[in-house]
Amino acid sequence: MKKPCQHHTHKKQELSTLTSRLRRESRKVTGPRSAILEILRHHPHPLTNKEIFAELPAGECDLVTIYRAIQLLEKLGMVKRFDFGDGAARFELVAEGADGHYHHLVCTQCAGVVKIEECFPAEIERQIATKNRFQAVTHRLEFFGVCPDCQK
Amino acid sequence: MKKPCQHHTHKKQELSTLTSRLRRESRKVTGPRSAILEILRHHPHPLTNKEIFAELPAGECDLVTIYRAIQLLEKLGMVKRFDFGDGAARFELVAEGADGHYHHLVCTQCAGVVKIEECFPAEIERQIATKNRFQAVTHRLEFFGVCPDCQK
DNA sequence: CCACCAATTGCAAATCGTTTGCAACTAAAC
DNA sequence: GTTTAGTTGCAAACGATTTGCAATTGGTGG
Repeated sequence: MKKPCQHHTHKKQELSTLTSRLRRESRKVTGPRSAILEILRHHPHPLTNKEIFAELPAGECDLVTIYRAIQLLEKLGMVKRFDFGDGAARFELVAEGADGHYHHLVCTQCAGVVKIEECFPAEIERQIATKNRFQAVTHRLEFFGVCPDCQK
Repeated sequence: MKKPCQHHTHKKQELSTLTSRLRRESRKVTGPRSAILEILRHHPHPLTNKEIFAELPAGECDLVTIYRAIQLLEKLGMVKRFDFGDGAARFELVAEGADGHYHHLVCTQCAGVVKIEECFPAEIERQIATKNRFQAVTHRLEFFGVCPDCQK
């Protein structure tokens, strides 16, 4: 008996919401950018730039343009970067209002990804910060394992 | 009043202990390898290959040799890889008998590193594994913040 | 509707970390 | 010593990401 959506609030943002965010920052809403946002909107998984490129209709834009667009979106906080340790950065649209803080469980065989709600206990993190007199402490946490399909 | 060593057991392994491990695997104990092991022995921090290279007496060996040596040491479980998300892998000698599982608190300003004892609660990890029917679940966890010296 | 300008794009080339091919070299065993 | 599998240096290949630059374009003001 699985709940329909056990993850975070996942309502897809309107494309217009996203583009207006761009305009507000006096950035242009161009063909490549809308296309990239559309891809991200429809993929609730972290994607590499190359994967986004592959999803794009052939010749829509250059790979470099994607790197630049993603870079911009990340700077504006519209996209969050994830690192699964395989040498390629992955990006995911940040849900409206959310801080984009959550983690993943990645299959080491097929690279499948499940979003994880659990997070490192905030209190312990606070203790770590205090004990070491560090400020603005955050963490990067990802889980790895073998998914059901890859276990046979 | 700081305890002398608040980290894990940190007794330096003898170089001979390390080299014999190599011989046991029918690998050769060469100049470059001993030199690299010496560097690692004296640096209880994760080092990039390039940093190891810089520590080495000039011309001791090629950077490529370090990559290869580290690769071997990692395969033998003598060295553990860490990823601070800055594009360069870091390596640290695994304490004898230890599984090398611990984390770091990294300063985002100066890249200073503190070893962290706390770990993600094993029980919750088990729950995550069970709930998603994943096997052999582990995690990668690092903390980031601003160290005391960089706070002014 | 048009002109204007900063923002954007494509393409080629540069960077950076890491890996690989290969011929010359050497530690360790006999 | 001789032998040989394991190593090394050097050059080149690689994959991800960035940068320079000239050509293009979205959006604003008129």
